[in-house]
Amino acid sequence: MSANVADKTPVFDASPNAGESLARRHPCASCSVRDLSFCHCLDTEELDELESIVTHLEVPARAPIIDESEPAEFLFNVTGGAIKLYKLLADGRRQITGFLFAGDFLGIAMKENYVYSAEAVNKATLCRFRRGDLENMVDNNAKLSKEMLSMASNELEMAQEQMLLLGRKTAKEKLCSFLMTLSKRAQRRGEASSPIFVPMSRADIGDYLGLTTETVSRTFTNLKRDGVIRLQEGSMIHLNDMEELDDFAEGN
Amino acid sequence: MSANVADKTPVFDASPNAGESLARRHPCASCSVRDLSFCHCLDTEELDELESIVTHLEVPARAPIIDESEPAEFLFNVTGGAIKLYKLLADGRRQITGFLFAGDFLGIAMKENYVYSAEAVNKATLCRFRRGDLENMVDNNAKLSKEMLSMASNELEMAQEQMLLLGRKTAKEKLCSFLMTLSKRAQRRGEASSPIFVPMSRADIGDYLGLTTETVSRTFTNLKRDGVIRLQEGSMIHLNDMEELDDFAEGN
DNA sequence: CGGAGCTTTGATCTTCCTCAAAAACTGTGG
DNA sequence: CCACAGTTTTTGAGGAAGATCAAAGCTCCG
Repeated sequence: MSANVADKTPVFDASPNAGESLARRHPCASCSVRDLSFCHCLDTEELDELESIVTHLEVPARAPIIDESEPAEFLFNVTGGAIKLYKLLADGRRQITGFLFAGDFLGIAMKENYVYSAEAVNKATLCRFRRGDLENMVDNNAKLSKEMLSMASNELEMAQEQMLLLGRKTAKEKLCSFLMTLSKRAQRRGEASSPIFVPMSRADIGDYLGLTTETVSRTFTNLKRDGVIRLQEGSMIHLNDMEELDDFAEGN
Repeated sequence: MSANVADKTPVFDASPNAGESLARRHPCASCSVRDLSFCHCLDTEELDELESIVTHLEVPARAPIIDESEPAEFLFNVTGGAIKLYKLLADGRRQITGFLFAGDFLGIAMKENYVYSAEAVNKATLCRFRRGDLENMVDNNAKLSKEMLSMASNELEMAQEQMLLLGRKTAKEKLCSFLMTLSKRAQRRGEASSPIFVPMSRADIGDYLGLTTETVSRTFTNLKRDGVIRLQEGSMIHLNDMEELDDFAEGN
């Protein structure tokens, strides 16, 4: 039950390569997702400190990353791929509470033990920190502490939006909201807003939206039939009319 | 649309009485809910500072307190009564995202504009702060900043639990979870865990649990019939078997 | 090329919603 | 203290969205 990747030797670790190019010695400084990550607020010196406590990991699709109720030994920053966070009921019913992508932090609402589980959707890369190490750094760094509060605040806002979705939206509205959220996220990151990459399975989408796989599939079929979306190869989905989609998402 | 109590002259304001007893001059120091509130972490001097930016309000049942998408001018700390937070869809569907009680802080996930609305469930008392004032104080006070992060973290955990409830629990499980949550909260505050005070209407409970008023009522009736709960006068609900209730809540 | 795992589609069923009306409460004024 | 009007809660009947059960297509890899 504790055979987590978190426990294993990292597949990829930058530290053995230290002492060569600046990029090698300071991978954080040249990190491609730093401006999306909590560490964007740190200066060179602070990055050095961060680097001294980080381990870089690469995990395959479906790899478990943390398990609810296990001691919260590690926190993570996602640098590539997608991660799903979820909670389970005793009989196996699952609620995915969020998806994390490059730049997202994993471990904000953490006590002594993890309060949810996390698993890689596809191949993913992560920065791993010992909780104590990172907490220490946050305690002694006002910028970092402010950044954490800001992240928690954003997460909370997203969670409230998701509660509205789960409690009050129809299947169609849920799915349209989901697509719009992915699209807007891509846009914020400077990617195209329309063919969007949707790496998660129908089952994952269902467990995120409070629906079954079958209902997700049927609703996708309806949206295709009505010309709202077009499925493309490689898990890409083309959104034909963003404004229409947004209206559907908001129940108009 | 902006006829909020927040805009009006406070019904009750401690400042005019200043200059008399210590309790008057330092109401914060003698506040009965301080150890439940974010300000429990402040020393006497800091309390003075806090006091210089606070206004005390009393609002009647159903009074609107903040409105989603209005400029976020004020933040609040609840000192008495109950407050509901909610989001609306265009056609009036409502999702209550949380209830606040004495000691709870209102305004954690706040941007320039409010991201949800809030309204008093019953007569309530509040400490009101200008957002800028409080943010200033938080920025210059590590204890306060840490406290805010901790509160945000707790909120987030509760939100995730609520997502599990909304997405994956049955009506009976939802209602039992709701009662258990209220009971545990009361217990944490040193109150009895069993006859619990449930001031909100069936409609409010429904909008919190993603159900209709009728389903809430029917489910209450079933729980009464099965001897799980007993409704008492004054909105009190007696929980006959906490363990059984908890099992129902978790889907066992 | 083959097979395991997704996804889609179909048929049927269940839970919860909707609409409607009666019953119980709440507060107010006489 | 009681009567009454408005509101909230409860109960009932019927309906609909989405779940469940089942099976057929697809995909993607090895």
